[in-house]
Amino acid sequence: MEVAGTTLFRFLQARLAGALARSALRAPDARPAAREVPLEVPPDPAFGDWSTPVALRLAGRLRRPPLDVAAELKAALEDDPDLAPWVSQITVSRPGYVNLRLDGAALAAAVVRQALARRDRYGDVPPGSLDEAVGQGKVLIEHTAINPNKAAHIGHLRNACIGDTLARLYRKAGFRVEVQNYIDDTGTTVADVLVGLETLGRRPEPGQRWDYFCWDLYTEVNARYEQEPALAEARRRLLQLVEEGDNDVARLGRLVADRNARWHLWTMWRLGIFYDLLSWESDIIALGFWRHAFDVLKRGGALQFETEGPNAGCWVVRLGDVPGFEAMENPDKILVRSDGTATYTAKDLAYQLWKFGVLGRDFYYQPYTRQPTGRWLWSTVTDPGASHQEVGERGGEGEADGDGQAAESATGAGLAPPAGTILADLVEGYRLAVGGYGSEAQGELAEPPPEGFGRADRVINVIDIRQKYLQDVLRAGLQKLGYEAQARQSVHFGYEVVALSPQAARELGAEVDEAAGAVAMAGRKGIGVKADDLVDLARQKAATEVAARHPEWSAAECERVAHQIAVGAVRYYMTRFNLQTVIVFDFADALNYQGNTGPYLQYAHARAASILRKAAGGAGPVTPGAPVPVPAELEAGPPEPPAELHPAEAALARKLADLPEALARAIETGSPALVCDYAYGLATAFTDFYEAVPVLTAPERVRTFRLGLVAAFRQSMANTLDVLGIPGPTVM
RNA sequence: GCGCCUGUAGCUCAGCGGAUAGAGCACCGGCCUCCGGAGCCGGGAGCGCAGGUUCGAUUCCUGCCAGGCGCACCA
Repeated sequence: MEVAGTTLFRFLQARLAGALARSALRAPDARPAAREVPLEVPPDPAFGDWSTPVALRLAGRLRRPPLDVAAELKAALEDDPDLAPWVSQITVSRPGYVNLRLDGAALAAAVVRQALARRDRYGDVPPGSLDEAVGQGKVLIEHTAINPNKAAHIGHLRNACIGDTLARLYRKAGFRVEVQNYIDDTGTTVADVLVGLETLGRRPEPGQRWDYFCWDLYTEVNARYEQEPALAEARRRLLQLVEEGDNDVARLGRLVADRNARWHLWTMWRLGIFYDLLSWESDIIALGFWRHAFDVLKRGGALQFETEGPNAGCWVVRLGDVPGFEAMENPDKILVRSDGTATYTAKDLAYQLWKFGVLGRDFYYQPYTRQPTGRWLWSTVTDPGASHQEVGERGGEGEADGDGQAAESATGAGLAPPAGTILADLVEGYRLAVGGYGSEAQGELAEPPPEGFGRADRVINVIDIRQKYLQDVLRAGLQKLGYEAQARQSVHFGYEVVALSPQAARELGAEVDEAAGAVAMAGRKGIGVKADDLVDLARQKAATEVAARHPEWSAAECERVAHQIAVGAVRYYMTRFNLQTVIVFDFADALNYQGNTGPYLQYAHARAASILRKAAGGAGPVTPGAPVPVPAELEAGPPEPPAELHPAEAALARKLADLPEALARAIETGSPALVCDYAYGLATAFTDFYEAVPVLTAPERVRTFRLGLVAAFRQSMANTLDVLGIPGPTVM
């Protein structure tokens, strides 16, 4: 709930700070800033709804007994006319707490009114609730960024789920958000696949997915390098051809990357994850971003040519004087090798400069494909007049001319490659992908964003913590260049990896030590859980369950709901852990639909929807996807709460009121997992309410009030799930 | 060797310097002709070790022990 332009929590903090400043307590050093006032939920509801130990902290400084300080704070709060409408009772307890009891009826009335009036905007982070200016500026988020040489696995899934929820959070706070998916399509990443295709002559089985085929091929080739030196030699030769360009091998390399990138998109689209721009590393190279950055860096004095020492002959950025680097043996980072070639870090630095719009160079852009949402996904390209007619070239199989037909061909449906070929299989996959998501795509024209791509005020790179050093170098590099503001706004959104539980590893056929706690995934060995395999398993399990519960549904209806539940299970599992926690992946945990899981949240939502349907007079069969009606008695106006609330009603209303605060805190602390926490607490509050009091059979006035709570809950739950990218089924 | 992160219930995880450290899973026992049993209620068990700061430490600091990850002219 929003009070006085901020969240309820921050409003209470501000009133507390004000009371401290006004009261007889006001010593100069006893005036905490509003955001510094400690405010917590007491362990026992008998103490009230909120409680602050601030008097305890100030007592020492004021050299007065804590209970006296608390009593004076209580008196000052009771004189606050702004607080009066919300607080019914203020008490002081034991060592020196001041407890606030909220006026449950007033709170419930306000929260229901707001939720029903604002609908899908309820819970948006109010301006003035974050330290930084809410909604000011553009945030560029890079996530997913899977090497386009094999299928996505569950580690990539964690990245995408975190990144996507982050993007949704920033949108809720009113920021302009641009999501980029970086694709490292340079020769080396696809070289192993090329060895398999060219040297070993491998081809996919009929019907086999391209990215799955590459997964196996990558494993096979890597396993054979040791025994067969000729293969390593072949790799070098193919790599050279790729780097020379303008030959069949180079074209095949591009095709391999493009096909995999498209499958990665399918994987993510299934989960409701979408992008604004694909940025290709090969374009960064081809457009000379690094050459340009090199000049900028040299002119800015950030780059040194070493004539002696271990880095002799290289261009480096010296970081010895940067905090965090001093202790290192060799803190300087090489950007240009002694043979004159640029390192990965160099390209990344150029790209980072571009993201902030300070490189002085830009890509060219072209629509790549239309996403199931109807929004176009754009791609960087190197040529202003690029015409991508060649099959397998980026930008789609047809010339993207901005109408719906281009969307069809870009996703493959407009093509008819020879049956049984690699491409035929890929195209079929795309048709299924786009048809299967159930989007309500509008015939939107492909128009680039009016302000252009990049030029961000803040850049967030979602990359696992193993890349911390590189990200630190990036920030330090910006600083060395004099881009202080950009350095501060360069955020490495790091998170721990996904490992396999010993049991999961064994199920995948890996040999596991008896004592092993977790097993790292290993792409080269093919040990890992493919993202789509997990989603498929989740979907199958849900489908069985749904079919048993709804024998009257068509296969398509069952599939639709099963898909929603699968997304709920997988995304919740991937988002609910703290960033610094290694996810020890276990099939049983990820596919559990009971307790603290996505489907539990969805179930609470479906139950609420069911009550609303019945209240609106709905009878007969219920089909998935039908909108939830608003009961007529709620349309008359905001329901009036009874004088005394049931504890379960009060608890639910409070939880509903917390939504904007939960989202604000998730942004502030950079913790998508907090959204999961909140969602689970919200769901249990509703379930408690559901168990404790009847709605439909309650006396009329109470019934209307409770229906208001149910409707407000349904809306809040849907909005919360939306931040997590989880669908809110109305039946399941 | 240096740096960063993590040690909380049998397992997987929460925990904002504050009151009786919370969930889920697993296990055991219950749930009324009642709005959906993917639910609800009840049960047991825990802060790696040792110091320190503080009125108060799972939380902050130091040391030790254990685990993970970094420390490229790889990407």
